Amino acid sequence: MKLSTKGRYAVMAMVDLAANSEGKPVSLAEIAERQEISLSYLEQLFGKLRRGELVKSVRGPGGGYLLSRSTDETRISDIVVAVDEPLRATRCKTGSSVGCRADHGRCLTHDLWEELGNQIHMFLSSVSLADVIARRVLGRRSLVPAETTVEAPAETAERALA
Amino acid sequence: MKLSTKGRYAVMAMVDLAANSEGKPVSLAEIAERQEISLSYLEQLFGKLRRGELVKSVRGPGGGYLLSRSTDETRISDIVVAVDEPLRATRCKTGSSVGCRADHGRCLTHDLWEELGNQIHMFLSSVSLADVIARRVLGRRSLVPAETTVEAPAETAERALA
DNA sequence: AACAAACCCGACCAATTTTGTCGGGTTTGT
DNA sequence: ACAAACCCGACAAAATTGGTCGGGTTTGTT
Repeated sequence: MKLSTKGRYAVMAMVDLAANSEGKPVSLAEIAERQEISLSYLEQLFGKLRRGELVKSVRGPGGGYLLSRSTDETRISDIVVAVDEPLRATRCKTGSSVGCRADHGRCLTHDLWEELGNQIHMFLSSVSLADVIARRVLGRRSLVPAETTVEAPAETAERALA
Repeated sequence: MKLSTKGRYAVMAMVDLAANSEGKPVSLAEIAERQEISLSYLEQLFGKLRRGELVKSVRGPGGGYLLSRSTDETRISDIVVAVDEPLRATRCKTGSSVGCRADHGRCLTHDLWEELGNQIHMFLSSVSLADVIARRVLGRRSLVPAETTVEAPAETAERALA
């Protein structure tokens, strides 16, 4: 689960598309102007989104892009996955925790990054385009249930949000 | 909550330090060799970690670095925050949701990235150096409680982990 | 049929960020 | 005195990002 600015641009564009399409195709030129993203860059992004089957293209005059699925059914994680390359997590090249010599000291952190990736993916899967447009995103509670927070010190809690 | 490879290097180094120090200072040269990170780069990182009061330095021969707090009390988020710059979330420069014209279409996504940052921070706050060393990281459950997953489609669930 | 609006695509490139290197310090145990 | 280690600012190579450019191709309209 890589998360670069490219993924964020793609999400911005998809939110714009979702918010401004009313059954009709939306041209990239419109999105480019509203979101201040260059047309050519958008073309690259929508190429990937189309191949990821998140949008359909309509060619010719009056054409543009349409969502493949409804705003409810289009999750943010799908968008990010479609445009961002997979991500090589740490230095262990295999990606599947094999081949990264666990006891060599190195890669004690492997599990950490893997789990972080899972957490990010879970969060972004839980948010749909409809949620973003309706602003139902902020303040979702509890990434980790309290009882699993094994040894987190309460004393330093105020520093957490600094 | 920015998360670059720099942050990951810092965490690797801190895990190495925590795992190999037995009350005695650990030199950067040792860490550099074990983790295959350049000495000079480590010096930069530990400069920030020291200023963030996560480690103490001991100068002179036999010197090196010590954890300021115990492995239980040192949270991963502290490390990342110490070495990574704050992060400008999208394009809204203020960072505090003011000044990013909410209705202008742009920045509908602002809340999303902000909340994602919160989620990442919460997760990394819930993990201590001790957790990483003891490998108590993988499989922490449920980033978002099921009942708040408002409109996530069950039908596409298998794609989530692809 | 001609035209133009839009998508499509690969190659290239400039700016930025990341990940360092280098060359000098300074402090302190032996 | 010496050397082990930290300390620090300036600089530079490499990778990534965020594009540009120059061509297509498809298709509605006239």
